Amino acid sequence: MTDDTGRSLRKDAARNRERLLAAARELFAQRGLDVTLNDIAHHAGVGVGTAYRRFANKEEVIDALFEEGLRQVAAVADEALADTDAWNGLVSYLERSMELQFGDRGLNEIMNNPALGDERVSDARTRIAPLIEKLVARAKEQGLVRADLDQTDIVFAQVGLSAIMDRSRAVEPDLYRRYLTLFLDGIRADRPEVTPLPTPALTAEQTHTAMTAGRRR
Amino acid sequence: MTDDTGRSLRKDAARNRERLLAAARELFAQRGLDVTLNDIAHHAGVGVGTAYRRFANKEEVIDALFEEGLRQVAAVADEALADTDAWNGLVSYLERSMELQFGDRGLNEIMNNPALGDERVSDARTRIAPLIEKLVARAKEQGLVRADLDQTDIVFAQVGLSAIMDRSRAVEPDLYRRYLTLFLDGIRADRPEVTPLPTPALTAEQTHTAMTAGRRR
DNA sequence: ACTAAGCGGATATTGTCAATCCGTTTCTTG
DNA sequence: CAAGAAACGGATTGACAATATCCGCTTAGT
Repeated sequence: MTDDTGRSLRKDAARNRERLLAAARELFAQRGLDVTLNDIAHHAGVGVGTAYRRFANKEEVIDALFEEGLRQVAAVADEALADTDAWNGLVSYLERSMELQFGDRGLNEIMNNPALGDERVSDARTRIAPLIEKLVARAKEQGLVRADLDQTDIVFAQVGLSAIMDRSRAVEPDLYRRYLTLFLDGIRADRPEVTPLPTPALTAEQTHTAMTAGRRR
Repeated sequence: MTDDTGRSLRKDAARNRERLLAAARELFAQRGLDVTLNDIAHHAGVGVGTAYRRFANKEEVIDALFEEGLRQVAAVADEALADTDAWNGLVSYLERSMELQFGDRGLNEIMNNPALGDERVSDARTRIAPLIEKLVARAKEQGLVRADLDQTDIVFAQVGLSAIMDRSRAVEPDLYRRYLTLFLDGIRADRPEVTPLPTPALTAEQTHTAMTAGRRR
């Protein structure tokens, strides 16, 4: 194991580096990107000083982990393109990439809340956008989605869906699937029958809870 | 003009109180709820001290203005119910309430970002939820929307759409209408033809800009 | 067994806001 | 129009949160 400068690390140092990354992965996924490097250190069972000797700052930790998430999303898009049925491909990309973002608040935030990501987001776009473009183009050629659908619509759908996901996470984690289905019914070229919704709507009380359970700030 | 305790205010004090409210209205609408009471004071052309003499804290200013926004949304819902065509009513409620939220980031945040609102949100729910319920019930009875649509779906649609609105505001303010239309096409009971989309999709570059133009933090 | 590398965590630093205080100015009314 | 009450402005204080550093102690490795 080597550090950023390439020199090899002492055994305990290497172990701690891994522990820190594991803790960061877990905390980012669970609580989002604004956990403190101190939090991460303690969760990893090491002191803050150690964290700061391994990583110059939080950014560096995020960078180290972001690549992972990005690869996962790209992989999902690739698999989706491998499906010869363009509609299934599109649906599966949306479902699975939303699942990834769902399981990982940190990834979700990097993807959606720029300011934190900027060049990271650029990365994501240049790697993933072309795949989405193909996914959409195929589906359009085959006449499966409405002709006026654009590749960028997929991105904004994800923006909207993650907002819903964030809101309902605590009450009914799967709720976003319901709205994904509605979206899909909205972009199909023709829709003789409605697609059954995978998740029941929240009750009025549950909705109220979801809207009242604040997080941020 | 009287202050909170009912005693009458000196003329300049009354004037400043109005100025402060106007400035708050404007800044909340423009920049959201986390503007500082100092910001508001300066924008109103008065000192911070003055602001704090008129209002105990920011909460109080928000309260004074929230009622306004809430009334507007309720009015829109009422008008929507007055339309005998249940579909038009539903569409018009969504369009117009989104317009209100669009024009007013502060309202948007109160409606969507609890933590700040809590009991205010409760207020909103108890006043507006029943109206939405009727709107949806009518449309279902008339067989205009899919049978599995629920009143709470309207709320979550608004959550998703405001996220999109927030993201695209700087690049193409009207973009959310595009996704509203897709949503509407998704909830119609049957949809022989697709509804033309009111706003062109963003280009890839515009999308990138929108995703990269951070605000928060 | 010696030393460079690593460790922990108290502490300094920085930034952001809310809120107060007080010397000065402006109303009001007798 | 004089005088005191009311209001004003804005520098300043205080609270807090998060980042990052420093340094005396511990440990790996030869």
